[in-house]
Amino acid sequence: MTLAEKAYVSLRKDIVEGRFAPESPLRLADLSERYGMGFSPLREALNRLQAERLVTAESLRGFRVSARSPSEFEDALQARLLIETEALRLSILKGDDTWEASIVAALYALRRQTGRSDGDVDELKARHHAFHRALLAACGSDWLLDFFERLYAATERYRIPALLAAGPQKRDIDAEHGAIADAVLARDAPLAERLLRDHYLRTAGTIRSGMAPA
Amino acid sequence: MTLAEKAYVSLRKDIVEGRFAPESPLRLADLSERYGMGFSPLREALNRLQAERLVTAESLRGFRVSARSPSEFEDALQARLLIETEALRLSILKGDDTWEASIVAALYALRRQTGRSDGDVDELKARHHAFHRALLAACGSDWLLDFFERLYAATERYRIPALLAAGPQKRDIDAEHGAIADAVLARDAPLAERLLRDHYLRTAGTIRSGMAPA
DNA sequence: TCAACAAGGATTTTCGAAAATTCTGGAATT
DNA sequence: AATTCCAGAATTTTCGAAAATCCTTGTTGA
Repeated sequence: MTLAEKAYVSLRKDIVEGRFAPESPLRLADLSERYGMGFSPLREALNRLQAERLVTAESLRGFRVSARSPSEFEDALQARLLIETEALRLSILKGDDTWEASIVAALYALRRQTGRSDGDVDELKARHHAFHRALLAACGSDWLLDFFERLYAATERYRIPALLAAGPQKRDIDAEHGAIADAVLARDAPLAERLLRDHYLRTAGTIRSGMAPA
Repeated sequence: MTLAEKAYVSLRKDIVEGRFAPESPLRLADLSERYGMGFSPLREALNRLQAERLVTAESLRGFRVSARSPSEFEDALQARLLIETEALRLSILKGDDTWEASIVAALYALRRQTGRSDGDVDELKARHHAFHRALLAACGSDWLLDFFERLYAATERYRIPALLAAGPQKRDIDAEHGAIADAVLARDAPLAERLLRDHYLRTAGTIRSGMAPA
């Protein structure tokens, strides 16, 4: 892996997980020290992230972490619902039993992690992401999967700080995931779409209550 | 405008318009000579284009123009229909009369250009793009507009060579655009969506017949 | 007091060369 | 004849410094 790729992965993770405040400038000298590399690989990573809308750039004024706002969150949420319900519908239509097996596996792995008290949050997030990706993986559209990844990263920036602010959950998230998986495995597309939509809308509610009002 | 931005604009245009063959390597020495700049701004542009899926990159093996294939075209087409019908629906729901005026203006400008025999193809393409963007501009979703731009560029790569191969058009494209604009201005969302969809499916038919079979 | 300006420092952007890796073609070996 | 190996060339990747631009701060002049 080249340094530019490492820079991309690290920066993306640090931005999505909120280790840089939104709108804070990303100065090359600072990043160079933080990640231990020169300007060139960092600039390449920042350009990629700019195309993904995680950072913004202004000519001769460098890069910033892109802003967060309630309206941008609502936008990303609506786009996600559009993309994911369609991708899920297509997956249910086209997926084979290997795909079904991968959902069962992803759900199992996710539940093992939520049930654990030692709480490796990184691992939990990775498995949560993997489960949702597995649902859509058979949709057959690279574009939809690409958009899914973009929007997942964009909304993850809101989810993490909001969950910390919102305190203990009343939801049984394992049960929600299980219900979605059941509907998918039963090839009941309308039900699966409705459950997925509700799942996201419920999360969105939690996020809204953890965010400053618009 | 910085050199990196110029490089991005030029490279994107040259790729979309097919001046580089798909899958051909984009060697830095060649690009440096072609565009008259050093490696740094070119690499930054290539990284942005990689995030947009117009070029592919492989570690230590540089960049290539991304491949074209019938299946990728069908994928992009379906994604476009999903994104654009939804964005159009939202635009009709939310647009004000300034938005209506911008559609009238864009349609007028487009027709002036199609009626011209001196045929500045670049200008025609720009106005065609501007018209389709104007239709969606009031949707209120930055994400949908972003996806629209991506998919427009992706499908434009197929449209241009196919039109040259397909020979003279039997369609009255001005009339199709006019009908879409009329439905939009009448705020008839279902009709506008149907007309837009038909418009793209007809273009897709032309493109398919100009492409080698899958 | 205030606006315009300028000098100096900070920062981004770009270049040219060095380092690292891949590719190519031919010699050596089986 | 086919395969492996290696040296040299080609190419990508990275660095460090130079160039260009922006920002700050203090000064001047009205």
